[in-house]
Amino acid sequence: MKRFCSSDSMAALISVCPPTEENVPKSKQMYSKEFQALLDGIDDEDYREEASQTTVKKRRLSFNQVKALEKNFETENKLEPERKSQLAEELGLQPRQVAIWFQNRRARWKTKQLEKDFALLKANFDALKHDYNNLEQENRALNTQLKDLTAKLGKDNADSSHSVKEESPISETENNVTTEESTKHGLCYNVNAHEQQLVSPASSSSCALHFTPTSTSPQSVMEWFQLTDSRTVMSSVYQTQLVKLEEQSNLFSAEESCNFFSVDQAPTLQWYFTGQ
DNA sequence: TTGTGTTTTATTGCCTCC
DNA sequence: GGAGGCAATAAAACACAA
Repeated sequence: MKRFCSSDSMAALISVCPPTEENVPKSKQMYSKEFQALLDGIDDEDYREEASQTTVKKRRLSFNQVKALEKNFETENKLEPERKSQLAEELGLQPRQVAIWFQNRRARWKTKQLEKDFALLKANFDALKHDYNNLEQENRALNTQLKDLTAKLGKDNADSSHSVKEESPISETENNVTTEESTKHGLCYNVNAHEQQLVSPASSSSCALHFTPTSTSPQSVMEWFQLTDSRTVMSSVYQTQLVKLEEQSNLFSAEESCNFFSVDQAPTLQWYFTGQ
């Protein structure tokens, strides 16, 4: 266990209170007397009892000590026992003080790292949200446009007196996939674009979902669109972008990742938006 | 000078590893 | 079971506005 007797604490105190000018605060040079008392009575039973009653002042490490510790922390943020003792000797500190300093330093580093990660994550999330809003707006505009066009088409069909049997503009031999659902609605979903993407990822930028209604009746078109809920489409676009972001932005490097994105659970950041 | 917030040093309790 | 790490916390030191 890591329990330290009073003599350990006293020794630690002495180590941070060497009788040098460096360690004496400029404004408060009031420790020399007290420090001398500690030196004089370090092994004295009476003093020990007194020291336990009096408040022992905590001292900050000197500028040079901190500088040296920082330098060591840069090269290795965890110390081997030998290195710890060596460093303690070099700096006139107790090994335990060095250990504590490194422990606290690691904690500070972790906090900073979390702040950095959060800021980065937030910036990327904001950008993504902005993109999402734009896409949603675009989607709404396209839906409105579609409604107008289908309404117009319905009107045209009603006006035409001669009824011609409708034919599918694209035959089955054109490598289409006809699902049970789409067939029911007289529609055919063209997956050519998806196949192209699988073969040639470079062409993904020009890839788009093409739907090819086997019936051009406005009702069928509208039904098909009702089947593909716009939110589902948007969510898939959103997820694709999220994956791309992770791949491209170098946001989560192996060393610095905080595992915000786990395989099991996607981040929601709901906690962040509840406050907005 | 003093009240208050922040930083730094140190302790405690728990956990993991050997 | 001891050593060492970490999280939480205490307390001293420090900074700074009023």
